Amino acid sequence: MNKSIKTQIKDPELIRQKHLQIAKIASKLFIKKGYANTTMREISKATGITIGNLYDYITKKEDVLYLVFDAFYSTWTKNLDKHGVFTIEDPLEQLRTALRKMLELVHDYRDMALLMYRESKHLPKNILKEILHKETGFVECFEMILKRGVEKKLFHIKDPFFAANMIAYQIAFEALRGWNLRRKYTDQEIRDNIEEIVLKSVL
Amino acid sequence: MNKSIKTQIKDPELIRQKHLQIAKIASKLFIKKGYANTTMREISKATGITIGNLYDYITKKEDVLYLVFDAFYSTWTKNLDKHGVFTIEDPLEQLRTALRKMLELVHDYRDMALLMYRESKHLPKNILKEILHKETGFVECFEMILKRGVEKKLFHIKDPFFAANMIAYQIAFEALRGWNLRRKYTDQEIRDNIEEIVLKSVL
Amino acid sequence: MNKSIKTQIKDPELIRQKHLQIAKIASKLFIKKGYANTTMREISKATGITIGNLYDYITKKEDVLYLVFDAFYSTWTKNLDKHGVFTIEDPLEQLRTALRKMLELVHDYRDMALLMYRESKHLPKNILKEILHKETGFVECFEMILKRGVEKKLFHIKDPFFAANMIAYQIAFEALRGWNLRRKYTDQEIRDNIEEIVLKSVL
Amino acid sequence: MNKSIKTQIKDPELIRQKHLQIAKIASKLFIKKGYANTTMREISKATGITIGNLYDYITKKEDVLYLVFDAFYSTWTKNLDKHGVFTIEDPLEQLRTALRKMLELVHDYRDMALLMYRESKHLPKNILKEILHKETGFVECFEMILKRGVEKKLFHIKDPFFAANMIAYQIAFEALRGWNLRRKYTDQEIRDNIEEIVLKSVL
DNA sequence: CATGAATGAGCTTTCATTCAT
DNA sequence: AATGAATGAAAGCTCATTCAT
Repeated sequence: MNKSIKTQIKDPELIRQKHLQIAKIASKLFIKKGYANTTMREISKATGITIGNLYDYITKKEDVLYLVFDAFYSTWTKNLDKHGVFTIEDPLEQLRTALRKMLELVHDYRDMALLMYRESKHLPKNILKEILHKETGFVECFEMILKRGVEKKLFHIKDPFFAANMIAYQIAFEALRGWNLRRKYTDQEIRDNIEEIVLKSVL
Repeated sequence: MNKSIKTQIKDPELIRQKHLQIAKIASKLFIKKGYANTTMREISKATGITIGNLYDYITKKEDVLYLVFDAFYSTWTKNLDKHGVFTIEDPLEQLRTALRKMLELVHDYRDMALLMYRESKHLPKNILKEILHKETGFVECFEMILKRGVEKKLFHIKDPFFAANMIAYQIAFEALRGWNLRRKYTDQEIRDNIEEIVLKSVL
Repeated sequence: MNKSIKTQIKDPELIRQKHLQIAKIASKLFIKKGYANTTMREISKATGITIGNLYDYITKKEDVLYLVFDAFYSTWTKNLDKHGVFTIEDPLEQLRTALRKMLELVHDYRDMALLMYRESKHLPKNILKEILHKETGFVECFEMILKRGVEKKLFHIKDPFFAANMIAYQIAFEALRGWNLRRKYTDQEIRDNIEEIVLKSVL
Repeated sequence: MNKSIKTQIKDPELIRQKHLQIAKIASKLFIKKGYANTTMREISKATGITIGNLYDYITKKEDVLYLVFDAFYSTWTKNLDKHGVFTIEDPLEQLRTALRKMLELVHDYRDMALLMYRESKHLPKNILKEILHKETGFVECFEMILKRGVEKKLFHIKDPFFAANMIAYQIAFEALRGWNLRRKYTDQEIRDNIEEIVLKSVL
């Protein structure tokens, strides 16, 4: 259950379930048509939840966008945790593994990543901050890996924080600029290239 | 005068002037409120052009977005040409100069750059292609510089085309992710850092 | 309920009722001001249905015109059926009865008849065909009567189909040209005259 | 020059010429798209008269409709006069000739005839009366022929005025109801049929 | 007389949101 | 909790008409 959203419903489990259902379906609609061009009626029809009932689980349309973003981050985070990135000793190997995993994730969720870049302005400031804060987690993860590599004199970078931010950004390359690459490269080639460029920039 | 847009007005100079005026003002509104949340009435009021007259210069709302994008590219291109990047002999020096100039430009127009990332989906496919094509020009510019550097054995990169795309992307870093950096770094520091990372990745 | 019109409303009975309500009120407005000069706001105000709710029962303004025409034909047809024209044995008596009944109906609904002549061009082609098809029914009815009369050597006409069309047209005389007669004749005189002329033309 | 319309222009010959030009072109547009859906801009473009100048020759859009109707009546009247209907001695022959001529005219101008039925409501009452008055002339013409035929005991009709009105109406049959006949009959057959029916009804 | 840019009221239509049942 | 009819502000856009040049 998401406490940021006021509901008319009491049963927390029901809220959790419906929120997830709404998020899943709405994200598809938003990706396809954009946030502004998706109507509440469409979300109602696609979820099978009547419009009035829909508004028992949310307060405003932007709540749906928040639900979508939130659900995405949960999936994303869960996916990352599944892999034992944090147990790898060698920083280079650790970075390489983290990179590969993230690139795969970005590839799988490239539409969602693009959606977040495009539609995040529709969220109110405080909610947006909450979302961005979650994102900071990934950057910190890379920052830690980089710092360890610097300490062990494996990586040669001046500013691990800045570099981590840049790496997080580069990882999203495919999602944001893939349209200019996909006619020349396979998806795997794109990811290999990014991996190589990033690794080179830290060694 | 922009020939992509059908007009009720006959005087080409008047069209050119009003199109520019509309683009300048509308871009501010779009940056502030987003394309979908800016109304034609607001554009009318802000430009001082009555709503009916406004529609003498455009056909649909999306034409305004196109005008904004188009005007931005003109400014951008004009700014680039002013500097003799193409006459520099040494590839490294050339790349460094091009980078610096571009980073400054992105900084000056970071809101516009962000706008283009966010709102380009509102343009019809054929217009979007026209815009993206213009963008390809910058990438090619970097590709050429890289190729010369590779030939002279100054740069060590496997794929100049891919690298050029990545560099163009990295240049936009500040516009898209600056919010996470600006509380720790000055604008100049951000640009210096990017410059350093990019240069390192080609040497 | 009219299945030709797409609706946001689910309750068929409600649709039927509101469609009828809209048709009744809108026909008055259309007769008074014409289709093009009647606004949806006026229809909304006159029916007491808020504009948004109005659009839950229709899709476009032309749907209202269709509703008007459709409701008119239902009334018209119902009125015709009520009278046992089809059970009369003698063709002359049958024709006379049919004529009188139709002339009375045209008189009662002369404004609507005129409206249909004037505004049918606002309907899309396929809907117009549907309307015209219904009209063909009346002509066929007269054609059958004439054919029986010809077989029994009571009527002397060369072409029953053509004659039936002409009779159907003559019946509408009062609606379309009554303005030139009503200052000289009573309504009853007009109808008697038409009846006489038509009967004479078949004998 | 038409004195019913106020103009900014002094030269009467110029007014006459432009009015004719406007009427000719506008009638085509009105026939094609209807009065309400034809814009002043379209009339301006089609005539080659700039919009401002157009309004020097008329005051309101409905003036154009009046010009169209007026020009049509002039043509119509002129066409009728050309034929020596009034010099024929035998009433039956006279009626037959008049009928044939009128049916041909209606055929040639069936679109205009339909236009007048459909769009005359857009004229203000007093102008409409003026138009209708002109029409009365034709009816009177038939009334006279009928009266002479009745006097000579050639025609057997009770009410020449009413009959004349009905005949005038029947003549317009093709224009108003031709769509239901033209797939079965040639234009000539339609006219022959009408002629026969009308003649039969007076003998 | 001619030009065409400018005006702005008013049109149809959409859609987030509410609320009686 | 669920239903879906109802609300009405507001959007994009049109077009008859005016008026400065």
